Amino acid sequence: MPHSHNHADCIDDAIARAVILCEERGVRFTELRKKVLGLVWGGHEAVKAYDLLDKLSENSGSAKPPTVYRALEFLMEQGLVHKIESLNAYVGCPHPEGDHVSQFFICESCGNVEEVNLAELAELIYSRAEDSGFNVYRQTVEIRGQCSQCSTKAAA
Amino acid sequence: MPHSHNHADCIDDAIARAVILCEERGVRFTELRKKVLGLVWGGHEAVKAYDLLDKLSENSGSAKPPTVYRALEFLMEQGLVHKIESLNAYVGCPHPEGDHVSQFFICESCGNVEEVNLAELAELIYSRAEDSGFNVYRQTVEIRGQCSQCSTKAAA
DNA sequence: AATAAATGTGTTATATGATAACATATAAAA
DNA sequence: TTTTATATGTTATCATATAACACATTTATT
Repeated sequence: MPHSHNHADCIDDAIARAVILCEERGVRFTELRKKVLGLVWGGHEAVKAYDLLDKLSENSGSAKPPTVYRALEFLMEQGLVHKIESLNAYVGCPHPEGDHVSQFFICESCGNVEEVNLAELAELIYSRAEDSGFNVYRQTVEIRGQCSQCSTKAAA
Repeated sequence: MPHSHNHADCIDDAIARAVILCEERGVRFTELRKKVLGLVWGGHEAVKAYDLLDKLSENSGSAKPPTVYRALEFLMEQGLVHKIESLNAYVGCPHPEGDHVSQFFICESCGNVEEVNLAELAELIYSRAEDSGFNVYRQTVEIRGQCSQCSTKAAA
């Protein structure tokens, strides 16, 4: 959703859901983790760890790498954040409840990252893997290109 | 193919094809590039840039990072090598002739990387992208798990 | 063949991404 | 309230990758 929208709502929503989810799971959603999740949700683009670090430092003195990496590790374990491998960057998960296999559409013009969950695609991978006896632990599917908004803009 | 095979043949074959291909394309397959391609083909595992660097240095004094990164850049441009994003590592392409969309099965036990070309999967991605007006430039599909050989071994 | 232009390689320095190891603080359990 | 576990701070370092400039080699032009 690169569309115009009140993004503050996205952040608030993501945090609110994370609070509930962590409580349900009995894991600690500390202030630091909350802050980092908020920063990851600063937009719908993937965010670099060191950019998070800079933003953290703006408020609270000078944060060091492990601070942000540990927070990201936690957030990823909880499925609240995904890593985009081809960008070395991190993006908030819009539906962190429960396991799911995701794919990412990454616009190289606006940087927007859209997470989708194409069960059909995941299943195709599983079935092809099974054909050759390969046991799938996880899939990384990252699709680079230009989103429709940017294509439209470029054409105009 | 993690099977037992005469791997020297794999290397020789990869180099021979690269020679032809580069000649056809009028690009220069220099000694350095040839050596790096050979090293990437040292096995069917993905190889780290700095490991290539170490191996290069064994022979020819001490090579520096740009040496290997530039060679890799060339090899990737020519489709002779692919980067595995989720490993920050590089693997030889078994069929560098012409464009193709690849997927990679990566065994976390033996490190083997198998490149496959599932047209069906690529098409599914294209068609889903098209549905939302997303223009695909390229796909990164990396499947992590355990290959059949390693599963069998583990069960024994 | 001699020169110019383009391309490739060597080298230094530095940017960027991530983790190990140990100290300290805070929260949860006993 | 002591113990134990978990989280954070801090220093140092490792791992991955590129920028910038010098030099060498190859290819094209005269």
